[in-house]
Amino acid sequence: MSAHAAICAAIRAIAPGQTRSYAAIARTAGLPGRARLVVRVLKTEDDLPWHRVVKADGRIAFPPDSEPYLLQLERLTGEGVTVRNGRVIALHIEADGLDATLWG
DNA sequence: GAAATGACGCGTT
DNA sequence: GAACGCGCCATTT
Repeated sequence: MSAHAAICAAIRAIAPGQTRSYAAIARTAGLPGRARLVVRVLKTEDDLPWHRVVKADGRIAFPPDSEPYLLQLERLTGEGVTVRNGRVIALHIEADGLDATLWG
């Protein structure tokens, strides 16, 4: 399976009303440290739930005043995700294995 | 073919 | 928190 396909699958696997970080997606796809590859896939493939992808700290990856930022914010809140100051609260951040271990 | 670029991550200061 | 540096790597200049 290509890295590209693995990342696509990992992104599509995000449940509605949940979000995941670039790093978590990369790890899930078997590509630890390849967060930038995830970015490239998001830009290339347009049929993905891109709005459920946020930074590792839960922040939206776009500048707070940009159009895509507002769109993502709207779509997330529309799915029941609580966003505060451009940041998704931890409750809605779906963790991968490592984080799951840390979070108990 | 070398240099710059980018919806990033993480440890340090 | 915020600023910096470095790692990462396919694509574009």
